[in-house]
Amino acid sequence: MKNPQKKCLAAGMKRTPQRLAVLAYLDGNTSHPSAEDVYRALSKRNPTLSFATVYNTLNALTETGTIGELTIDPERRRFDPNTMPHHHLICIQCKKIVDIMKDITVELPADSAKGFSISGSHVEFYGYCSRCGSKRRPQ
Amino acid sequence: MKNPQKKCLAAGMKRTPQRLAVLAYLDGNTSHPSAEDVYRALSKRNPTLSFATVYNTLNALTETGTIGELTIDPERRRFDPNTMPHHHLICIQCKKIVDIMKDITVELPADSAKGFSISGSHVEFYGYCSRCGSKRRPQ
DNA sequence: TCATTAATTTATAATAATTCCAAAGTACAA
DNA sequence: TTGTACTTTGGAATTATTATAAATTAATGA
Repeated sequence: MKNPQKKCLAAGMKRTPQRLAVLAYLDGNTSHPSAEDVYRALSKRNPTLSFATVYNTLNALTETGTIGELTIDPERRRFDPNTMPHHHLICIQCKKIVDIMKDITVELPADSAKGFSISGSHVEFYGYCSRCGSKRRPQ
Repeated sequence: MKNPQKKCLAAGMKRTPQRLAVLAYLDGNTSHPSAEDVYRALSKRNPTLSFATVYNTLNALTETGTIGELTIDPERRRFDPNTMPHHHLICIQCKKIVDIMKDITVELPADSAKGFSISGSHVEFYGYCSRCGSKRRPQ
């Protein structure tokens, strides 16, 4: 697991305090934060940090494949430092997104490919997380 | 397959020409249109139709479960009249989304549920559609 | 170490998707 | 046929994101 400094260099980007802060915040983070989440977390210690810089950095990191982008939340983009292919659990109620790092076999049914050449797949499981499930009215 | 009139009533909504037009446009439509797609298609014949009405209608239909909403496109919401659970093929290049109506078995790996009670799943296959695939440089 | 330069940051304006609002219009139950 | 609650409408408001242009800074090499 590369550190922020190396990730920045590997992505062909200059190492700036802002970028290193974003990378440090994302490192090992499994909360799938939005740009605003990142901004809010960092602007405490870095009061001059600009929203635009957060977006610039997240976009640059996404384009170079250093981090991933999720399209699970219809409201906003979310980012994921975990670039290993993996799957997700999504709580229907609180919208929490949890990683599934295990491999899942998904067979594309014969004659469903419609001419596509498939390079990957992503599974989303929907349901209630333990917290929301136990709050619901029984049955 | 219910007609627009019945769908409107079943959703507990008054039957207005605008709503019936939206439902008629969506009926059997597999293009996963955005609100703007719907608006553009209908405003030709219905020049006074308002964007707000399209959103109102799509939101109401979504909330009552009469239609579905996709979170596949990071730019905008897309709607799907097909409420049967199904999966999707997505072209990495042209972003085309194609339905897979066949059943796919996806096993949630043991000890990955993290306390969730799963109620459904959705598989996205990524790759190049036939058109985009054949345009790419060979190899 | 220092100067040069191209990349980066920043604040702000601009854009795009979606929602809100209040007034005018309409479906439908009685 | 009418009353009323629900809808539609256009425009303003909001939210997420991108563009802009001036000021700053990281990296390079002398």
